[in-house]
Amino acid sequence: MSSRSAAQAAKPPMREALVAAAFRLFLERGYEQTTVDDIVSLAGVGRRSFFRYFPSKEDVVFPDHERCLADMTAFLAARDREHEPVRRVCDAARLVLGMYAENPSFSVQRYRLTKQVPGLRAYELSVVWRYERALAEYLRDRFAGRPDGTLRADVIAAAVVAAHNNALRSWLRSDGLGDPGAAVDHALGHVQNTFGRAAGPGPARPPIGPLPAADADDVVVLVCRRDAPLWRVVRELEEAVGRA
Amino acid sequence: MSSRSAAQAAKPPMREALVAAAFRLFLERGYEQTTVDDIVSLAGVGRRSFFRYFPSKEDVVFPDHERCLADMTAFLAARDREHEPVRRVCDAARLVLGMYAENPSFSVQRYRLTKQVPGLRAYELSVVWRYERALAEYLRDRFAGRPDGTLRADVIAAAVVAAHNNALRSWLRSDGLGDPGAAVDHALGHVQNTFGRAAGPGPARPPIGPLPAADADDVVVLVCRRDAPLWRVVRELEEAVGRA
DNA sequence: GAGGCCCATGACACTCAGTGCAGCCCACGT
DNA sequence: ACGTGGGCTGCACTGAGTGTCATGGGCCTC
Repeated sequence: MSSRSAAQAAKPPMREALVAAAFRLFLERGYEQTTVDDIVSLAGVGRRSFFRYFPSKEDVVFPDHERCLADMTAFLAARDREHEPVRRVCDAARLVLGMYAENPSFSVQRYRLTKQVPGLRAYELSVVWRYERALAEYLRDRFAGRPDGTLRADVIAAAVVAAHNNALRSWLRSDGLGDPGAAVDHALGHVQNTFGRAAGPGPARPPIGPLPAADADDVVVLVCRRDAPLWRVVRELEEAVGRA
Repeated sequence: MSSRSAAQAAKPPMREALVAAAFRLFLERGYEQTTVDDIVSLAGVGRRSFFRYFPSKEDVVFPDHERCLADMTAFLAARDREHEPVRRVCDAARLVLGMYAENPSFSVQRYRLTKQVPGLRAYELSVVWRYERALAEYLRDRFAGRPDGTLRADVIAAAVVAAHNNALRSWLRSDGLGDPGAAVDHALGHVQNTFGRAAGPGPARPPIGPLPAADADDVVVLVCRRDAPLWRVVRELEEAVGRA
């Protein structure tokens, strides 16, 4: 870390100044009504310097995603064979949440911007896509050799990202109040229950839980403990068979 | 259909001419090396007309996605309560495959373009995102009221899209030879097995697939159709009880 | 301390995507 | 024949993004 921080430490204040100026104007008049010239004249720097720090106007809205993506890549590259792959990509996704949670008000402002500016939404998609690819590549490695390994990797990566974003967005919609961690844990737990520790192509199963409705020609096997209350058994059967 | 085709029938040949000219140049010199002026001068039309038919230069690469998205929305809006939701979104995804399969060589050429031009990749992501949103909105409706309904909807939509794209891309990488249908069916079958027909928060179960092993003192209830083949019933029992 | 070097910045000019506007032409109906 | 409306064109303009060169200040070396 020290070498990296030494290499790119001493963050140029100009970068922060540009971000600050940009967001002031974006919130005042909107993203598309603000030109790069407006930003640089408010920040008191030359127009060329803007594009030195941000390859495009959109990039100024996501100033920290590049770093976060690098962090995630590093996290996944440090191969910790101890944990289960699905668990590990869920942990990687939590890194992104951490970045958002570091700066709740900034994240909420950015969320409102991206929600209503199509160009920014498209840009955000490409960022999210890179996270998803990082997770999928990791899983592809871990699943190498298994049947349908890359398919499983892609699907799980997409599910993790979708679950993460679902929780993140609902937190952002609530103006960043409270702790987003619990909601994300819940959402990712869902994914882990669905995909976790499954070695073969078969999905996981609830401990006893409610069974799905059955088609007329299904074979349904209901397994429960001998001391299960009878009403429970009946309800399970109703659930499974009744509502076809 | 007749009203729609009457409304926008008589496809202007200019649109096709622009697409053809654009792709000729894109394949010759590359996307970024081709300006809109190049395209319109090759097509022999005015520059302004290009932007009448395509809101942006990227749009000419995906000339039929708008129609396909409308088809998918219509397909999902025609509420067919007969089929299971997951099954239905999988069928909706197959509509997209159908569009790609209509024109294999065109699809392959486009795939090669989008693979290497970041701007086109970003555009494609925003298109795919709209498909995914359509699926997710449909599932949110169907899951309304259930616990974690929107979470499940988002995750399943993402999984369906990821599986579809996984199969589609491998078909495109093989130069569009053979039938992509089987691979997509296989990939979507995976998703259906994972998520299909699960009502509660618990993970899914295969349509018939392997049930968990039962403890010695479990009660096992077996429900099957009168005409279910015996070997099938026996196998289910073995699966459920045998491997404790 | 003087000269020289490196690098960050700034100023300018240029390309190209995308838009608004005004005119034009052709096909159609009266 | 004459107006009219819609599709097409050319033109001018904005704004993002890039290449290039000059400047100027900090730092190292002699």
